[in-house]
Amino acid sequence: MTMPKSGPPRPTDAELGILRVLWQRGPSTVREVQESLNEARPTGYTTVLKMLQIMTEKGLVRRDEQQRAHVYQAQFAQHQTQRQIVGDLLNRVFDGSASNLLMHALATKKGASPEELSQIRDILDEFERGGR
Amino acid sequence: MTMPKSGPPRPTDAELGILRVLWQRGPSTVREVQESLNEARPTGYTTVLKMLQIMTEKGLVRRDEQQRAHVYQAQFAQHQTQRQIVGDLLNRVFDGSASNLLMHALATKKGASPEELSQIRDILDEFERGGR
DNA sequence: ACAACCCTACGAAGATTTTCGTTGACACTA
DNA sequence: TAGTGTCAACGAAAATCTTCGTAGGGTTGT
Repeated sequence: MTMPKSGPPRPTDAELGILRVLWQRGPSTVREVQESLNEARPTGYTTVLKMLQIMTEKGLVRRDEQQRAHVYQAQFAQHQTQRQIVGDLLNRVFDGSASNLLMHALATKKGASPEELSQIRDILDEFERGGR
Repeated sequence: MTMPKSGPPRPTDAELGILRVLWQRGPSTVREVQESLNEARPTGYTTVLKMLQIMTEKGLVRRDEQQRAHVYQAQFAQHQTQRQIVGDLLNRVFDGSASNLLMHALATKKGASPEELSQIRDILDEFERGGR
């Protein structure tokens, strides 16, 4: 009998921005993350540093202190976090209805490509077949 | 030439809880919202009142002050807000890929019913047909 | 009129999130 | 070794979110 374990916290907006950089670049220094974020919106160096320190405490990233410039990487793969976030949203906003979720997702993309639609069908087929 | 108009802000967690009550009950007094919320988790009366006052300022709800007990209603229909939230998520978390979003949504629901799956297919059919 | 009750408004505390200035350590170079 | 630059750590301010105590005014019943 063990405690259910609460799992990692839902990343905040700023945290998600940093995670996206780490997922894209792989393990990175503060400087590298800051320069990447800075392209999209002006972001100070110590701001990013502080965020990464907090995210380390929260367990959202891991830190390698071997080098003087510490190297950070996301603790969880992108797909894991995506699943967690969408699962949370499904419950809080869509009462667990995936079809409802999809409907609204498509509604925001008026020009959804035929490729995307058939891709969705493939996902359904596979899901129906193998469970999994 | 008009400004693009930033639109309503994304509701916070607590705000969403209140909106869900308003969507379900229709126009309601503070007392009614509070009693409804209180069933799920203990929530003080003035807490709900304050939230509704703030949400009025933000434009998330409208207030009818005709009666002594003001009556609040959601400013936007549930589906509008759902669309807004999922559109935001699509951009911030899934790079605009609806298929990716759906895949993760289904993954969190291992026991998705056949009904739900066929419902999703219907949505795809309709979307493919009418554009729209 | 008085008490008991319900309502809004206001302010503020507490919690969380986001930003950044300052400091001291380390490294490289002239 | 003095000067210049980069780094982590820390603290704290600023912004936002959440909760609630208190005050003041209406309403109802006795």
